[in-house]
Amino acid sequence: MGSKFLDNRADMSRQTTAKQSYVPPLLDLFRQYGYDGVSLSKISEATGLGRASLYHHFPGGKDDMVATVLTALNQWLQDTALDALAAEGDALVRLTRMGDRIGDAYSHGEKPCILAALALGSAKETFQPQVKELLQQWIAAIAAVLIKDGMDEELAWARGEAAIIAIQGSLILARALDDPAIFERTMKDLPEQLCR
Amino acid sequence: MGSKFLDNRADMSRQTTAKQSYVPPLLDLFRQYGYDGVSLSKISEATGLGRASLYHHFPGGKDDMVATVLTALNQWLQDTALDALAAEGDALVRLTRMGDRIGDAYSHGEKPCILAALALGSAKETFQPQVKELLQQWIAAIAAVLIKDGMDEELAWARGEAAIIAIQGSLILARALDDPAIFERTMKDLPEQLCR
DNA sequence: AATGCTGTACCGAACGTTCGGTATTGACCG
DNA sequence: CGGTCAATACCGAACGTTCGGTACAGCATT
Repeated sequence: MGSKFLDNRADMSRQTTAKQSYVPPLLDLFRQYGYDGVSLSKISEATGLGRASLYHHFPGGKDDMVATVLTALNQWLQDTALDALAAEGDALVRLTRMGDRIGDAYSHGEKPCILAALALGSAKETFQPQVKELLQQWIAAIAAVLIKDGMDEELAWARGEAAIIAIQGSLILARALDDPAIFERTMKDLPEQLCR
Repeated sequence: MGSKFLDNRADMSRQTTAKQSYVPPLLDLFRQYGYDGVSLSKISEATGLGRASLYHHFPGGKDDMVATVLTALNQWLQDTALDALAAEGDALVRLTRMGDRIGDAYSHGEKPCILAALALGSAKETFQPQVKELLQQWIAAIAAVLIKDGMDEELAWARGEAAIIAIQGSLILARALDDPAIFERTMKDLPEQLCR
């Protein structure tokens, strides 16, 4: 009884690290095919796990997998994207640094955003809370940088939204036209557009 | 034999009008659920036709339905959205008029874009050519208005792309945050942003 | 011996699609 | 005008496949 917390912590850490190793292929699947387009067969093939093993690691099925991916994505946002905004340098430098990491995450315009993918189909209502909070944190972090740089608060929030709009929109257009340069160009110009 | 052409014309017009009447519910389904998220049962329910009857009007199955929707959408783009750019008035007036019609088509930010929905999942490769051409025509029409207004050609094209990026991006963000005002605000400011 | 993990086999349900057949229509002809 | 006939519109039932999910037995590690 007294060791229950320790045991749980040990189990959890082992389980979570195991789970974490399946996040990259899961993320790739859900962002490219959307929730409804991903079948357990595809997941089994991508992860190398049989159906039974999938339900061992993710007892909640597909929903459990998506939730795990979103949790990991939230972690990545804090540790990598928003972390780039916290370090030293003026606003332009910080935003550029974030832009570089964002560009990597989207394979420079070749891979869609899972947040957009999950806004479609039967997944919309299920995962909207997590998606919403993630985007709001993102916007707030960008706005904070601009406000610290002396920008009017209201304008800074609008610019934060504009940043996400530019990222999401250019991602869609780049993929629809099969021209990743559209995304790259948008990302390159983004910091200046925001600080202007 | 001599009357064959007349008969065909009569048949064709009847068939196409029948097909056309099913376009609105089909468009609504595919834009909200994406290609993989739409099942024939949903289509049957939305159109009021039995599963088997669907194959009478769309022998090619789901792909046939999407292709029909895209053809109708192309028609709408020419007759309604781009037509708003051709009438009289300066660039700002023309773009505002187009923005109004676009806003209506997306239910003022409540409904997603089928072009973005079809860029995901198994539909991506199948329909990319039609989606690509549609978007290119759209961009070209916007750029043409700006060029006619005296804008540098290269800049005008970039602004045309920026317009689509703003529309698509704000649509995604508005739906993800469940706040259609984001889309409305973006659309209201768009004409000025483009002409600036 | 017990636990974590996996492969195999399997389930009912839903999938997209096809087939056979029945109303309904509309053009043609007596 | 009434009757004939082929084309069209539609549907119920079933096809084989795949879906998400489960039960269970065996393997490995401890």
